[in-house]
Amino acid sequence: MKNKHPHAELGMRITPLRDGLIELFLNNPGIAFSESELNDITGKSFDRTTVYRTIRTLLNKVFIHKIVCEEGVLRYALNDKINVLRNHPHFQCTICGQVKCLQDQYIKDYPLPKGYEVMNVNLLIRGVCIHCNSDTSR
Amino acid sequence: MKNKHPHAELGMRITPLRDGLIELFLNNPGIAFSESELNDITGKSFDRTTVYRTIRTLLNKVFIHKIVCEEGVLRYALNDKINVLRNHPHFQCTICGQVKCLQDQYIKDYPLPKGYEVMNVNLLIRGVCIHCNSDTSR
DNA sequence: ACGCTATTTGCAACATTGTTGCACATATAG
DNA sequence: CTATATGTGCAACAATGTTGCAAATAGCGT
Repeated sequence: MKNKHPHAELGMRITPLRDGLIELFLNNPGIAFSESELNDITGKSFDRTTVYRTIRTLLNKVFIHKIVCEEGVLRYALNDKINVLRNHPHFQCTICGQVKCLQDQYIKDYPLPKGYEVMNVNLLIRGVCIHCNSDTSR
Repeated sequence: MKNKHPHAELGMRITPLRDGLIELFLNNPGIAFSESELNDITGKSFDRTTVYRTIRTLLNKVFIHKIVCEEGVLRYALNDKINVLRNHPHFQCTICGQVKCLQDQYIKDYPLPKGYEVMNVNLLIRGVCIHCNSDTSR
């Protein structure tokens, strides 16, 4: 049985935007994009609503994960299939703004007061990335 | 030399809203409030702009610190004078929404790729708090 | 106790992020 | 190729946060 479409296994209709975003995430593993960044990259040729809904669909399919960034912008990055269930920290450069998954690490446990229960953890490390650090023109 | 006002040492004019918010933060150490929560608590008797500007002033005075919460809402909590410089994790209950400082803990170090530099870290643990865990009526 | 002035406030307008309802368009099963 | 379940675009909306400017006021010196 041959796949009709390279992404058919995701179990949803493949439309131009979905195809474009899936390709983008696959080509940029470990890089997180916000809705407005995705919108820019796709040449603003799709309605913002559709981008948001596509993001939600890809989240529901566990194809991407959500990162809460500084100043309350949400970003999304490809899931590492090996470690989908394991939370990893994220790094955001305060100069260029890029957000990366630190996929080779896991978020350590923090003891909670008695009676408290953990469900999920969001760890954002902010600083300067290697590109901005070595860019003397800035 | 006697203080003219209990909060005069912060080095700013004390106005009704500032006084109210300072009292609120002092009376609720380790609890984080968003602008809309602060606005509700003060009976919505102040302009939102003024609340935002007061928050900014208190941040600049290093009297409170900022927490980036789920879905991109910013919250603010009193600084622990002993550990102002040390980052601590925060806990948010997914049921009642309350955000607490885990001030008895510190955020562990995470090794970054070569050339990367840390400036600050935001760790939000989400789960169920003791009150919501033991509230069987929910 | 009072006036002066730098600081604060309230208002209006705006930007950005994100959501929902509904009519129209289209991907894909048969 | 067609039918229809699914997806898209548009319009409207909600929430959060910012800026500019004129009016109000905290708190200084007198």
